[in-house]
Amino acid sequence: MTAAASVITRFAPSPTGHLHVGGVRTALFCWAYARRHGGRFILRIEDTDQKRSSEDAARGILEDLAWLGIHWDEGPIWAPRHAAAAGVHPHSVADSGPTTIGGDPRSVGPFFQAQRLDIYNRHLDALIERDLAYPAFDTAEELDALRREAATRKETFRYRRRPGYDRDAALRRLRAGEPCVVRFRMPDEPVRVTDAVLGEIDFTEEHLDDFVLRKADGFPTYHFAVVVDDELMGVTHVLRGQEHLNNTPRHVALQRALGFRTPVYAHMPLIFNADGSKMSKRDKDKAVRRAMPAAADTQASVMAATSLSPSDLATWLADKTRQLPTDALLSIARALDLSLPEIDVEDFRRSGYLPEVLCNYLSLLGWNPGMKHADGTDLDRFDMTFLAEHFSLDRIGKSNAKFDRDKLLAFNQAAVAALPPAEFDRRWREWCERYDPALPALLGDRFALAARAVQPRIRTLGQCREPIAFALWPDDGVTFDEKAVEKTLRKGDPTGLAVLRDFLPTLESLADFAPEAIDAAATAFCESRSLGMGKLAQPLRVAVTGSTVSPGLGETLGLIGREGAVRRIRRCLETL
RNA sequence: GGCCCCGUCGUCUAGCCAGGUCCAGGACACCAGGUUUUCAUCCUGGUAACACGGGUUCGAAUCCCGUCGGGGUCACCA
Repeated sequence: MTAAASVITRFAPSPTGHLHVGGVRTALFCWAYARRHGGRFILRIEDTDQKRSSEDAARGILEDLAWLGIHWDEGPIWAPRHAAAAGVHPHSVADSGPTTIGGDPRSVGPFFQAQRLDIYNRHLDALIERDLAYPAFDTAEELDALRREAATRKETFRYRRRPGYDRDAALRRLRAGEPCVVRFRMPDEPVRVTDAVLGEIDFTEEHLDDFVLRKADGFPTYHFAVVVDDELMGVTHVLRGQEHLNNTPRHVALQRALGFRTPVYAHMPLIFNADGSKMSKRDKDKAVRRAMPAAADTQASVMAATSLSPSDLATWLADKTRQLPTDALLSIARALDLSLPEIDVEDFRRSGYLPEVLCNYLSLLGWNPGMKHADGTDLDRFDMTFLAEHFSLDRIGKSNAKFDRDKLLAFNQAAVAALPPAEFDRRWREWCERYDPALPALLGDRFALAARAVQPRIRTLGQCREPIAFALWPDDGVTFDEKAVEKTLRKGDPTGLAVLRDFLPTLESLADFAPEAIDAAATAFCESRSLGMGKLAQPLRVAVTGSTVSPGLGETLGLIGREGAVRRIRRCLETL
């Protein structure tokens, strides 16, 4: 590990929405690479698109990263106290990490590009001065015309400064404040990009154009801001998605013009949906649109669940490019009994995935540690500490990956099951506070027992209500599954009903109604009568839950409580 | 369409750079058995891939060429 301290990476999202899984993986790798080499990891907000950027989105991204445990050394300051002020629960920040994330110890900030306009302009002026950049006054219509013209000749349009360009006149117009963009004079020579993942890639000059450095609104373009900031912030390694590969020669040429260093580039394979389509925030809208019934009255009932007006819904239904707020989407999905596809970090969090599992799974998309267990199986379950110790550029793959929800689910289930019970209890409570605040109140002091019953039976925290749903019903609200009743209560010799009647006094007189005591009593009862456990357990299940499926007998009865259990069994005996 | 990248089981991948130990290993999914009071676990076993065609070589998943296929990108978005 030579020159260890010299590594500086950054994650630079644009704040146009929640962080999505592709972004998470990029952030994760940047973070891990910096950690691995004892370097620094910067978070920078690329908010140069005034129309699409929002402070809310920026805050959401910080929140997402903090929850994932991807902590930045430099960048916007994030602290639990600030979180509380923003209406976010302080527990949402991982316990293990520092309480405050970010800051500007080297004074290379600010970390919002919109606050760095002076810096960009300074470098831009220097380029204009040397005629390496120049103002251009073309209108959108003129550019369109040029593009169309190129298209009819079956050529790719590429903007280059015309031979007769009058620089002095252009500079006069610029100083006069005439609206214009400033373009880079792309040198007429090929550019070779060296990539740590893909190797050496040559781009010939005829495909490189005089791209825009500063937009008419005075903001820098992504290309310009990224090159300036990476240099000023000392970024040594740029890890990003392969969609940026074709931008790289532009950045390299710009760096040369500005006398900047070229960082090490590592372009990562892309992540797609299981069906090969692009993972998009619109997938959620798409899913709801597809499930939306045609009938007007059903639509109306669905809409009642949201604050939408009929016209809002109509325009959204008609225009496939429109997106509904997540809240609305969620309520409609609930009304339709539909689960939305998870795309953003927030979606996975709401579904109840563990942050460390999401990180583990995502880091396996396009990378792997290349290590085996003693039994020869591949090492593929690991935590953030492991990632930080073993992540390396040379094990990043080249081919795109499809996101496999089943595998994520399997990882999550295993991780949930492996949690110490007290830890599971804590995590579930935390999740409930944010997404199901009514549940802890409903469960009251039964929460711990519910946690115990639920932990080995769920894949995500969002599924926790399911295995213990019976415990939330009123005692006279059990609906009996007819098939179960027939099979476990009416048939057999003795019948289930007879066994129940026989067992009821035992239950009523139990000194201790803890799961262990219940199970012990049930076992003793069966042994004394030479009955198989199923002869008692199944009738009991049906009597108190209505079905043959439930957690362990002791847990099930314990959750309902002695009084409730007796009441439910009596009711069963009386009505059937 | 131009340019660029990629191509091992259904999916994620190991193996490729330094050709033989690979009739290709693991994980998820799937199928079949088993354990268990139901469910969920857990255990055992199984199906399943080197895109295709040439070449180099004693020998190619591994090196070279071509074909086909997939993806990215061609903005005053990032």
